[in-house]
Amino acid sequence: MHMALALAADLLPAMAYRHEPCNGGGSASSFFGSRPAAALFPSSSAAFGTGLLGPAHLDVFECLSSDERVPGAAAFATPPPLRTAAERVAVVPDAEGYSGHARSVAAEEGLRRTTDRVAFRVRSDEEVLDDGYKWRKYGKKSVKNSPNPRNYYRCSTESCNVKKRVERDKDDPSYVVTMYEGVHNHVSPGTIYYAAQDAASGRFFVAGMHQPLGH
DNA sequence: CGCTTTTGACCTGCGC
DNA sequence: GCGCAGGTCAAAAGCG
Repeated sequence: MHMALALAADLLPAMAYRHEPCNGGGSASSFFGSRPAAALFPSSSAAFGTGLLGPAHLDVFECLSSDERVPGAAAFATPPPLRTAAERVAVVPDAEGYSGHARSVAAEEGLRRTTDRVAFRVRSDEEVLDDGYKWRKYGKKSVKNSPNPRNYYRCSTESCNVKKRVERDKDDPSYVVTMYEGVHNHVSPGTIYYAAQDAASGRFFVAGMHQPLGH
């Protein structure tokens, strides 16, 4: 797969596992701005520098954390926990699209949520991005108002309840829309590999990413 | 043989 | 109450 995609997809699950709250949301720049990508993923800084992971390729629609409360930040910085499914529909990217309107409406209504969710989209030819974790597909559903089916994945690790939904953007099929829900309660296999490899080369990083591709 | 994918059925919540 | 849509289950098939 494309290296840039692997790098981009790595960022969010890694943050989820590290329980890193992210401020704002709504754009890739604001998302990465909360914590420089190069700081989290030293080896990926080159990719960012060349624009491979720029906003044109990666859009973060939502950056949610149940324990994040940052007054004055962007619309989704201080999302109160959702109480009903209907409330979730208002702010969670779905068949109605990932419009800023939906986000602003949710913000105006002061909706609350209870789970860690991150939604973003990446321009990709491939449906499933390699994010370092092992996923098992458990469902597929056609979505109203969208020609593209939505795929449901669950983390293969026992006792880990993290899920993700993947679908192609109905407006631009060249984009893959991914939503992560939940927090991994384990380290990704790729993270372990990455740390070990860098330690061997004299550089050690606590947070890492998937196994570097051999080509 | 074990794990993953597929896919139709089922469940649940919401709007009318 | 009913229909619709989204999400999940689970059995069968596929694959390495």
